[in-house]
Amino acid sequence: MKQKVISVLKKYIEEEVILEKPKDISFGHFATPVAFSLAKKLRKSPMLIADEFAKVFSREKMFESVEAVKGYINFKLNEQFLNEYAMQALSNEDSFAKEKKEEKILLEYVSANPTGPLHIGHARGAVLGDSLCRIGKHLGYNISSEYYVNDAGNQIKLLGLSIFLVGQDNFLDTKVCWPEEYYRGEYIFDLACMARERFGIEIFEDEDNIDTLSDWGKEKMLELIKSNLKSCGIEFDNYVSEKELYDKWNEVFEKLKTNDAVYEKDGKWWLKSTKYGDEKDRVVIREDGRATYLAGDIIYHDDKFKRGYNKHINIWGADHHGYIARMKAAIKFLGYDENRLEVILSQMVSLLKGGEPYKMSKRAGNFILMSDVVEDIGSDALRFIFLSKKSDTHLEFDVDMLKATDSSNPIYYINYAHARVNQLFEKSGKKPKDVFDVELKDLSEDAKNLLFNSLLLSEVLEEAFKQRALQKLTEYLKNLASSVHKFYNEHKVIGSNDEDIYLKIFAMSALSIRVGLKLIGIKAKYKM
RNA sequence: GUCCCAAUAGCUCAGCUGGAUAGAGCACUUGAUUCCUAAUCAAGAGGUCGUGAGUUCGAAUCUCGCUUGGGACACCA
Repeated sequence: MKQKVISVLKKYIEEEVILEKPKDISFGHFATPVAFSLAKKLRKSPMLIADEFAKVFSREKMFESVEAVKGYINFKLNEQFLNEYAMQALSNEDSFAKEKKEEKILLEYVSANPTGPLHIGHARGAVLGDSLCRIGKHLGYNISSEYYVNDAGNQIKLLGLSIFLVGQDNFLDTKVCWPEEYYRGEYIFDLACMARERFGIEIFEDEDNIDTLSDWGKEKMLELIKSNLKSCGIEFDNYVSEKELYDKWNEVFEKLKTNDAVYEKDGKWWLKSTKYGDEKDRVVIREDGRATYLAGDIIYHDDKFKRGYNKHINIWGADHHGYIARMKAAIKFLGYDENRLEVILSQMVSLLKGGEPYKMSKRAGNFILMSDVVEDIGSDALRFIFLSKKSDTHLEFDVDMLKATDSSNPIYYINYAHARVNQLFEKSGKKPKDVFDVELKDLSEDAKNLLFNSLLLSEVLEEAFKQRALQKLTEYLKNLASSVHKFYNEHKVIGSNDEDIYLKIFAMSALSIRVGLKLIGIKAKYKM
């Protein structure tokens, strides 16, 4: 819609036209402050310019009215235009707002180490990534999701060791000497029990078995992570194993040497990341010849960039922000454009329950488990609350609010609006399809506004995706639901003269709610 | 010490590529149900947008300083 209006305005104005939504819909459907920016250039007052443009624009038949108010130019779209637009949407729900895009995007998120269950912080990134991916796909981007599995390195060894020691401690008479670092939490005990069943108690007798336990435990944890994700409807297009990528290390290391990206000092190999803005150079190969974590990530990014994407989006926890500089430096050293990597940081989450801090899981050590919260409030509520705040601010919320079955719970409120529309159709004995062809004319102002708001989904999706600001979508859904409830209260639908017209508009509202929810991974309810 | 994120209503937060009277939800007050789900709606009250300066016709929004809070500064991943 917006694009169509802008393309019409461009016929008259050379400058870039910013079209915004007026604060109050009574001003119009769209508005532009373009007269202000032109005022300097033309050396005329914004009011005069706006007046002149308003006269010119009102010749366009898509507008019902164009008015100049205090320098703004306000547009109202006419019924015919809105009707045509609604027809397109209703006749093909799945492709509403869809448009083929050229950009090919790889979205990497979660990528948590397979050494334990996911906690609530992971969940935030997971929900954000999954929803971004869904919206991107819907909008027509060629976008795929990927999970980078850190299945090499110390933490996996540590996992095996932890299982081994806990097994010794519980099942054998061995006196266990606990190291400083190992994984705590009851899930390790669970793993030890499972290992005893799988391998027999002998597994804990010989330290040589630690590697076996590492490999096995890692697989178990990856299964657990996948099931955690699945409980929120999240599945990845692709999983990439760090371990398997290490075969390519020599090749990548040679490339770094050729590009003068590394040097040897104190028996170690360093990446010259300071050259591209990092605080200091970083070790990639330790004195004993083992590669660091960074080395693994360099191979991974080399691999990713070879695959021909225009854009790489990584969602990381905010604690990784210091990592961005060195990663971008590495990418530049490998000969790629580092601007093709975009990192979204997701900030911390704190949970309350009934005003008190949410209890940590003993099972996991000192974390709030994603699975506990999903079990508590459900996937829909969790997804909604995460997406309704910007990802780069610290988020705090009370889970009890999301269990309420009234308007204080946004997801409930939105579902109720959707279910209400469905009920109207049931009561009227009609199907949405029956009213698709009804011509929308002589609409009251509020009917037209509801229709317009329902049609805005495509604009909202584009904006939310481009700005990576999904709270715009949840905000929109709340507002649309509110408009539906309001209209419902003010107008008797069934039996009225305008029954079919109202039903058609409601069908459009429900469609936007349903599609909007689907894109954040929530299935709209037809009945409460 | 350096870097990142934040500071908006009693609470949780939108708004930030400068623009119309700063918004929403919760909590609070009042009203609406012989009528499609009151699981809802309407109305009211509540703000020196942390602070000081600057840029501008115009600043919650941009720039700089300050204060406060959270986080990061590994040869761990």
